[in-house]
Amino acid sequence: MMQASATAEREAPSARQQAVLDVVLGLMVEDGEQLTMDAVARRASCSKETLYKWFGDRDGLLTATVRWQASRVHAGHDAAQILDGATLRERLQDFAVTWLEVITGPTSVALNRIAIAHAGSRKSNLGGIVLANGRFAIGERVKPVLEAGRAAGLLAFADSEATFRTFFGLVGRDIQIRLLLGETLDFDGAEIRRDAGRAVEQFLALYGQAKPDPNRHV
Amino acid sequence: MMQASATAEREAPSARQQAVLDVVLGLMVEDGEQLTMDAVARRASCSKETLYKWFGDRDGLLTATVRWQASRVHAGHDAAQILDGATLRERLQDFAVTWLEVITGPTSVALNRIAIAHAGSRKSNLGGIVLANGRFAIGERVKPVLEAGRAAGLLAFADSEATFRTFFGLVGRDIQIRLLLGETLDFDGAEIRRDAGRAVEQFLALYGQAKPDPNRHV
DNA sequence: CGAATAGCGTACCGTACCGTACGGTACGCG
DNA sequence: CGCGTACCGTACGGTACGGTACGCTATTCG
Repeated sequence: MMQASATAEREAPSARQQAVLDVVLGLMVEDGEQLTMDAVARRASCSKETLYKWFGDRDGLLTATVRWQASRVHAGHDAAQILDGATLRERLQDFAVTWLEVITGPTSVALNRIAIAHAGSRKSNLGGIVLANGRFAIGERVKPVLEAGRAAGLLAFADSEATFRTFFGLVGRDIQIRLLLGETLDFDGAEIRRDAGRAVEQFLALYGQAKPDPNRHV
Repeated sequence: MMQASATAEREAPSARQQAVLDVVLGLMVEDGEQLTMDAVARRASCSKETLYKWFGDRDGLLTATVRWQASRVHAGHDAAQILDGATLRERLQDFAVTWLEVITGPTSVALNRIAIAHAGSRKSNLGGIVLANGRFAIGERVKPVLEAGRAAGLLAFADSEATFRTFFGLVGRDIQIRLLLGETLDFDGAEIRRDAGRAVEQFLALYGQAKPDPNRHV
């Protein structure tokens, strides 16, 4: 009872606990159906009693897993420097590629499926956590770049939130919903880069002010 | 055993069966968790045995429900006439409004949640049905309009599928994923129309050739 | 009118799974 | 050495739910 649940206390999970959470992620990816406490305990070589001691209940385990995965994605939050047209395009391209790589990954698909299924009922919003660490986290990282671009006279827009949402739509299009609904689109890195490039060009066509490089492959 | 399952045979459901399917939809919207065969039978005032006779099993009932809802959405498939700029814009606006109204509706959200949760396992792809009647159905209706616009010299693009996907992204942006993950965005008709208008303007800015009416409310 | 059929209500079965209890083991510490 | 702690493995209780069986009623049809 000292250690209590890593979920409620929001402490960082221990190495052993992280191993358990990775097992949960693995089971999610394999087959979301067989994600049972017995299966987790068996695969993780730990007892169910320990699972309940650490995570409280099934929802606690799922929540901890979502947080754990989210904590991995948060990478560099590099400060906004002075932008010229080329670096702005490059930064946007990076965001688009990263985002597409994330949402097309099997872990993201499985995690979003679980969270969406859970969002139907009330208790313990996994959906909120996924949104906060996915859609909104990327938004908070992109908007400063957009604003720096505006400050440098490269972009013209009024509402950075609305502008980011357009960028989001141009990048993601129908990909996420199709994957979530079970279609098996396979993207290699090349296709993702091509897709991201198209989205960035279209975004700059809508919001760009100067055009330092008029190559259009739309 | 004469009548057999309305699902397997793909016959149109009888009026009584439609009432049952509407009950299922209602339960889905209310709370996806309590969607149990007992609850359906109780709410629909029919026996579970009848449910199993009509629909085979739980998946059959869900599949029939998805089909039933899909059959309602398929509205006018009006043939493409000659387009001028104003009617092209109007047609696109109509599609955007309709699509946004559908995906923001509680029925669509609940149905997509069920289908996505189901897509995790293999058996009985509700996801495929939802995709076919949602994303792909709207695509097959929009693409002829785009091609008619191109034939009239109003639009310029090479791949109508890719072009539609951009339109899809500009209209939907992050709305569907946020709703599926449990965020409560409430749209009134005015906001939907404004959103659709912005999407259409942006789409025409990317793909339009002539601009007969340069009012920009972006 | 009598038989058959469709369908309602309900009781029931089997199973899957969450959550708990309990015995056994390894390890640190006084 | 002996005690407490942490944990594994497993067995068990409780329950919810999918699916089936059966009795009863109403309607239809010969």
